[in-house]
Amino acid sequence: MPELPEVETTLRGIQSHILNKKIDEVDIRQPNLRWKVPVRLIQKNLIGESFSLIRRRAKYLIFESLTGNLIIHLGMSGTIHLLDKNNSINNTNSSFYNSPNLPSKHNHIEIFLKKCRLIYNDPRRFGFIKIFKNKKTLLKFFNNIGPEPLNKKFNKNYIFDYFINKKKNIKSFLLDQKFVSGIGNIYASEILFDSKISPYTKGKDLNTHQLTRLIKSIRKILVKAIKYGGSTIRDYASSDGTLGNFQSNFFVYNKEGKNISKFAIKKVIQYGRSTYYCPELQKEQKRK
DNA sequence: AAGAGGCCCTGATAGC
DNA sequence: TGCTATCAGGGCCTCT
Repeated sequence: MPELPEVETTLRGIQSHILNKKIDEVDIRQPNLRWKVPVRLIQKNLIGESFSLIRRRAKYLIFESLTGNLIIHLGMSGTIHLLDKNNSINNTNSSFYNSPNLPSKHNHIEIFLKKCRLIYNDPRRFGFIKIFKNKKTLLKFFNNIGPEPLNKKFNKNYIFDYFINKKKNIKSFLLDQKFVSGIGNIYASEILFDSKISPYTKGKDLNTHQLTRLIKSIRKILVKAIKYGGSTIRDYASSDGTLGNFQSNFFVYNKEGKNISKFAIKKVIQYGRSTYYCPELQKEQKRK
């Protein structure tokens, strides 16, 4: 679920409230996430400390402290919420939060900070949490993950080189976190529609004009989605419980059968994931 | 090495 | 109403 824009929205919602606040307690109710949560290691390294930097890389949130760097991946259904200490539902002008519709059943991890409480909720438990004791191991982890799509390193030369000797189609590459990080299944469809590229076109068959359009569309769609606070499909809400509303800007995702200037949107399955596209406006390109 | 498919898990929804 | 089947935004692992 949460792709780059949703993770970025979450980051912006929480960072000022928890930065440099003392961590009083870390309560791990459900350690069986995608991988077993290292309960004692996290508690040992974080309790009594504070987060000096909170940032995003790919679809991960990174919480840095002197004694350990926590990373959180939200998987398919993970969300982060911030409550004030008394759980009170407030507060229109402050940014403490509540999510009245959130079933606490899936509140797997709670971090108690001075004056507030950070909650990790994840019904499907596809998300995960890891801790790296030093910067070096943290960097090593992210070295295996591809460039940020909004970074200059993600450019035409990089893409061109990456596609050499590879046969996959472009939809698959957009989901491949080693190629580019942060794009997921929703924005992949939207990006390909915006760039007028068929999801079936092989990466190496894209010409230079298409690559230029692709990069431009990636930036345009992601920046716009961040501006709208991400997307809500079923239950995604940012950390303040408000719902992102980029989905009202979807052109193709979840719009099977709808028309765009008389052309129908089609849903197909690629690599076991749904792709939405408009065959007439996104013609497949084959290089001889 | 690259690529395709299976799998982890719960909840919402559709169809009978 | 209540069963069952299908599907969902991710990414690791295994097999070829």
